[in-house]
This record gives sequence, C-alpha cells and structure tokens, in this order.
Amino acid sequence: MPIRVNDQIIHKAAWLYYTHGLRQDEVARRLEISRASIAMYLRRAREMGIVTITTSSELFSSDVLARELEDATGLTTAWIVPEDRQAMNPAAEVPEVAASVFLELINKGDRIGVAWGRTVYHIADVMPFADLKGVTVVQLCGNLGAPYSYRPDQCTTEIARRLNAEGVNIYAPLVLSSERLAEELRAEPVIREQLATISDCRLSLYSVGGIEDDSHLVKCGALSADEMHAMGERGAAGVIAGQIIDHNGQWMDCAHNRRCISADLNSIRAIRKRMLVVQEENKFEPLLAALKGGFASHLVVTASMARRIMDRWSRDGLGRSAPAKP
Amino acid sequence: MPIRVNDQIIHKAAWLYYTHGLRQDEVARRLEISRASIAMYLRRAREMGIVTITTSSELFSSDVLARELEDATGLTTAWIVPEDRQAMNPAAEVPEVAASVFLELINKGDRIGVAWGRTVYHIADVMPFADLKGVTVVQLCGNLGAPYSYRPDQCTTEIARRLNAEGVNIYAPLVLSSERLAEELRAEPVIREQLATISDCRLSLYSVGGIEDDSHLVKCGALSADEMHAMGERGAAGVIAGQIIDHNGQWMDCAHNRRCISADLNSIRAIRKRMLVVQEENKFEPLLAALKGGFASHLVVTASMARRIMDRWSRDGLGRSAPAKP
DNA sequence: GCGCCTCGTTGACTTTTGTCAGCATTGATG
DNA sequence: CATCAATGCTGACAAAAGTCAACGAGGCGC
Repeated sequence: MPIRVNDQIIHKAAWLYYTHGLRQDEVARRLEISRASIAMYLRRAREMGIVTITTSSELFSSDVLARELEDATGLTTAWIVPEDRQAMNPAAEVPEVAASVFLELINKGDRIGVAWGRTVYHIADVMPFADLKGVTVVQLCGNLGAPYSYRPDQCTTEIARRLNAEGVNIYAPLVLSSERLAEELRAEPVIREQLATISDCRLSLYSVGGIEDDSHLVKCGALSADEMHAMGERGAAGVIAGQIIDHNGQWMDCAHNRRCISADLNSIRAIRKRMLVVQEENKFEPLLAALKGGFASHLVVTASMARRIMDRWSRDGLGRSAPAKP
Repeated sequence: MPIRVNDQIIHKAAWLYYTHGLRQDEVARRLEISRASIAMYLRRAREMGIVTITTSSELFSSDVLARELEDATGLTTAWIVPEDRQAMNPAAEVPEVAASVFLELINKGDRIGVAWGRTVYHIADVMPFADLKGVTVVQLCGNLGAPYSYRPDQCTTEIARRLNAEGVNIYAPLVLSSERLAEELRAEPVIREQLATISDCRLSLYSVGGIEDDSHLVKCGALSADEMHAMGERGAAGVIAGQIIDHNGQWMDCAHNRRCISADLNSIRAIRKRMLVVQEENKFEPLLAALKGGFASHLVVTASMARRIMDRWSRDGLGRSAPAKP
C-alpha cells in the first residue's frame, strides 16, 4: 500500500501523539492543521505500522495463551497454570488456581452445582474459607455407595462448609442396578425436584473423567473395566457428572447412562458459568469431548494442555466463536 | 507472589481492547463490570507494560542534516531532534528519541552495555516496555557509592526491567581510593570476567560527561572540582563510562582513570553499535572528543548540536573517518 | 464489636476522538 | 479553457474514552 501523502507529517503527528502524549487538538495546533486531519493521519500511522501496539507475550505468556484459547474455543475465560521454570509439578497447582477462581465467580445468592471426582475433591480441599450466606451448593450427581476416597456428597459438603453456604445433597445412588429402578427413582418428587433445580444454577464446577481402566467409574465399581472398554469401542470419550459422553460431548444412549441418577446434561449446559477443571495430562481426549459438548464456559488447565487443545482445535479446523478483528 | 487473579482481568481487558479492537463498553459488557473500570484497567495495562505503544523513530533520521552529519563524521546513523518552531525544549525530547531508537537497534539475543549518567537515566525512564527475553543488559562501569540520584546500577536495572531482559550489574565501586586496590579488584575473577564480556556486546548506550564543575564525577565526589580543573589543564575533554578522555578521545593516563573500575575504552570501541546520546548544549567539546575517539556509531543529538559539529568538523578539515557502513 | 481507613467500583458528567459530507485544490484530459 | 476525477482538508456532529465524587466492601487496630 504505497499511499504516501506526506509521511513526514504522519510520522510527526504519530510521534507527538503517541510518544509525547499530546492530545489531537494540541498536535493539530502545533502542526497547523485541522484536528480531523490529525485523526486521519493517526489512523494511517497505525495502518502503516509507524506505531505498533503490542501486548507483551513473553512476560505474560500464560495470559496470552489463555486469551488465544478463549478466542479459539469460545470460552468465556480460561486460566492457564504455567509450567514453572524450576520443576514443581504444574498440575499440582491447578486445584489452587481453580479454587481461587471459583470463589471469584460466585455471586451473592447463587446456586452452585458441584460434581464429583478426584480433581473436584482436591479443589474442595484447598478452597479458601468464605462467608457466603445465601449461596447454595447442590450436588450434580448421585452418590457412589462404594467406600471410595472422594464421594460426591463429600465434595458438595466440604465446599459448602468452607463457603459457609448451604449444602444440598442428592440422596440417591449414582448408578442403580436396573434402568427401571433408576427411572422410578428419578420420578420420585424429592429427587425430581432436586434434579430440576439444577438448571437454575448460575455456576457449576466439575472435571471430566477418563474412560481408561483407572477411571473413576471403574475404580468405584460402577462399571467393570470390560464394560468401560466396550463403551470406548462404541465411541465413549469421557465422563461428565457420572455420565458417559462421546467424542462430540453428546450423551451416549447406553445402559450405564440410563441407570444413572445425575443432572441432565442439558441442564448442565444451561448453566451460564460452567467451570471445567482438568489436572491430568492424560485427560486430553475427554477434555476435548467436554469442550465440544459445551460443558465449559470457564476452564482451568495447565499450559501444556492448553497448547494441545490449541493445536488440535486448529488442526481440526474447528470454528471460533470469538469476535473478529475489525 | 500469589496467584494473580487480579492481573488476569487487566490482561484480558487489554487483550480484548487492543488485540481485538473491541470498544470499552463492549469489553465492559463482556467482563461484566462497568466501563469506567475498563478505562482504569487499560491505563494500568499501559503503565504496567502489558501493552506497549511504540513509534518509529524514522522521523528523526530522515532529516537532511542527519545525512550530512553521517557523511561528514562517518557515523552509521544519526538522529536529529529538530528545534521545534513552537516552544518545547528540544533537549527534553532527546531521551525519548534515544529510547525509541535504542529499542529498534536491539536484536534478539544481544548483549547490551549501558553506562551511566543523567542522560542515560532519563532514557531508561522513558524506555518503552518490551519483551526481550534472551537479551542481557550489562553495566559498563562500576558503581558510585555516593547518594546520587542516578546510580549506574539503577540505569542498568531499570532498562533491563523494562525490556524484560536480564540485568547484570558490576558489584564494584567506580572509583577506588588507590590505584593498587583498583588493580587488585580488576584482577578479581568476578570483576575481570564481567569486564571481559563487555567487548562481546553488540550494542552499547552512553552519553559523554563534561569536565566542568557541575560534571557528574565532581558532583558525585569522585573527583574534586580542583582536580577536575587540573585535568582540564592537562587536556581532558570529556568523560566516557566514568573515565576521562582527551580532545582526541584517547584514554588519559591519570590517577583518576587508573583508579577506575570500568569498561576498557578499547572494549567499548570494539562494540559494533555504539549509541551516543547528548542532550545538553554545553557538552559540545566532550561530544567532539567522543566522536574523534570513535565512541559513536549511532548518535542522537539536537539539531543545533549537529550543526555545530558540522561546522567544526569542516573547519578543522576532518574528513569522514571511515566509509565503513556495514 | 466498632469505628476508621483503604481500595476498588460505579454512574454521571466532561473531554477527546472518530467520522463523513461537502468544499477546495490540483492536475490530467478533451 | 472547461470539465472531470482524485485527493486532501475541514466543520459539525456522533461516538467513545477519560474523570471524579460518592459509595461500599474488606481489612485492621482499638
């Protein structure tokens, strides 16, 4: 673009305005020209690269990555836990960040849905204490009777305790032995009401489970390793609130899911602030599925995971929902 | 440093505003806070260097006088700060131009030598923020213990901070009380190594000091006014990196210089890009000496100073030293 | 627990900037 | 020499950004 009116004057205007911080009318007076022209010169200066506006990338690399991730995936906000230069497991910091962020996302009077898992429990464990009277923490999925370290109701209760909020547990098992029973239980007024209020939540917190043999559902005995394996063959990609989702984040029509007492996935999607937290590096595929399924508006991950998402997202040519550059 | 949840929002605002070109009210809506806060965040982002606005310094090198000066003196590039018709002290703009030029001269991975003085400090003070990881800023001369506003290490540190580069200070005084001690200190491995790396610099920044009673060295107590006066009688013309040079820019064999811990003048001359900046009009003679001594490949001066150099240079029949323009 | 201070936030107001139609100048063309 | 097109400049208005007093939530010492 060889549009050069008289770039000397453009340089001069740009210098006075940007470097010296004069106002446009001052520049105009000094250059003895109308202010409108100055405004035009300055636009040209920007277009021509005489002035450059940059946001630091090295210094705030994790922030930049976060912004790029948001732009690519349409997340409202992403928090990236940087790989610390000196060792120290970055994944270990994820719950800390998540807890801190989570707290900030809570508003007065909110109803908050909390799911279940190792990550969620860790977050509960480092959740700062607060005084959030009027806030209600509801359990997003049924309980696992099995004696396992991180029970759904524990997560809910612990978080509610720390926030000094009201905790509401679901008094039902996560998985029942027959579909019929599950259906009947879901129809019970107590349970039904509870599940119905989930879409009223303004914030939810969960991680996404994997479908490996060491996945939660398998470890807790909700599914056998073989069954899980078979699900994998049929296209399962991850677990959200106890329910299995496919690679596009859609509910899978399978025996397990039909036997589950848990939040309807569409209810979860209806929650405005859906905070997804992923610690483990091996949860990449489940995470991807959860993102595609619209289960996250807010995300906390490690930098390496963020980069992997970025890579895959662009490779697969998945659109961006972010605003275009003018 | 704790987890920066607060800076996050500033960065995000800056990103949306500057990178995406959203308007403040759009950013405000997206971040769900008032536009007034966004305006404040953006100011902070600029102050903190999260965003940097830089202006090309071409304006100052496109002057005819600059070309003439380069031709006459053999400088690689000269930047001339014009005397503005309407007021505004041109000398005051010198540091701005210098900072801008300096930034443009830096390449990735460079080692940069920074000397000391009022001018250098002023430059540091208006240096734009940048992201120059891999760049190292080294101090060219020892420190002055005296409580004076502009200490050598401050110059180095501030510039390094702004560039997000590594700063390397010399932990030694500029002047010692005896030659013997200076010699011994110079021989110390730590100091010796540091001084030895100076010729590896690819860029250096300094001004030239005067030898009047109000000169830096005198004001800081490194030399008494009388001593300085005596040096003047003996042919001293200026000060480079704490050391006194004669009218030809040669190192003077004097007690002061022998007591100095500072970059060897030949090391400085070995640096390819030697940026000399002179603000004060009364530094004409020192400047001339510095030029003759080969201490500048890049020069930033006011127009009147440039003209004075031109006059004197032609009067003395000094040809252009070396046509070597790399 | 209570006042006191600090700091972040906001709505309302002011100032600054962006825009665009229309005018002026230049220079090329018939 | 008139005409036309292209370009730059300006005034007036609309839009956006800056500012500030006042408010309120947290933290701290008494």
